[in-house]
Amino acid sequence: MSTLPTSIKTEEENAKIVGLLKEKGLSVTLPRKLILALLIKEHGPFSAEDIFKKLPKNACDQATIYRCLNQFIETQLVTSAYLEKDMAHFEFNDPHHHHHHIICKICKKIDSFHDCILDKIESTLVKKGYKDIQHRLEFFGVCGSCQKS
Amino acid sequence: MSTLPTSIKTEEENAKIVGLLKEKGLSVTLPRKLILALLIKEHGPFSAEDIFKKLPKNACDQATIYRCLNQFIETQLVTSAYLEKDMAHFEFNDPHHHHHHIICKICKKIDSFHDCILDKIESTLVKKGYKDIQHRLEFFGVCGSCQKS
DNA sequence: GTAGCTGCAAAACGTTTGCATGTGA
DNA sequence: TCACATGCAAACGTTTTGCAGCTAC
Repeated sequence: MSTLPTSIKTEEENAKIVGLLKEKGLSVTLPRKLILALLIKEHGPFSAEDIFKKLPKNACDQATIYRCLNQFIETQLVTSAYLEKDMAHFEFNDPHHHHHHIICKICKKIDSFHDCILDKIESTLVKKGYKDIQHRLEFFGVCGSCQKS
Repeated sequence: MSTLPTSIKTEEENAKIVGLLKEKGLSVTLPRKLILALLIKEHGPFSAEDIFKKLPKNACDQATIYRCLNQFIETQLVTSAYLEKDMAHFEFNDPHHHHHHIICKICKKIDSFHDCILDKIESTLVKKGYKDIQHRLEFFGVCGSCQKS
């Protein structure tokens, strides 16, 4: 259908994105659809600038990207992490693919892994009285190829 | 001894701090001693601004604080974390008191806990070829008192 | 003596905000 | 229609940097 932006290819994909936005009570606008579609399809982590560059030219303003991302974080559609100093990275929060990152201290290449044995700690925190608990776990190291150089 | 700054009270403490700096190959200057002494004694996590305010008036410049902290991070004397958006928090890296944080999403109160069951994950990463591995683990939740209000 | 640290001021950076306009429901 | 989202530009707060002078070793 011609009203679909080029980066949303199928009606099925479009319906999924619209559904996610409505589910969270967010109104459906083109910038939101484009940003969410990108995060679902390419699955970062991406900085706000990465997202801006990956979207079609003039698709939307940087300020809009930040505003949308903040809403997506509030509604838990996306997660953020500080992998490099002073710059957030964003990722679609897919509950079926919970994972964590390891970033090479030298080349900054980001890898991910799915081990997650933090349930024990979470239950300790529940006993302490905390509710609505989330965590962020990042590893830093020097990758194999950087050790050679 | 009169050459000691007021916030470093004993020769013993002074010797410890000088020892840590020399061990890491950093030259011993007054700003570095004051910052490190503060981080050891008060044990944060503190933002750069917190540190600036806690030091004696005109003890050192903000730029110097950032420069020192970055060197302390490189030499692993301190660790940093992004607990609130866009602002780093710093802490003395005491290997005998490895711990993690939980911050309340509402009042921002920071609590800490000592469970650390991440050795399994680290060994997975070692098998993948990574060296010099560190991790950062933070929890976010709503604390007991914020649930009431 | 010299490498490297400091203070100061200015800049850089990612991010947020105010306001007028435009769009979704 | 009307609340809300957007683009633009300007501001914000944290962090970094250039440079001249100073300090540790």
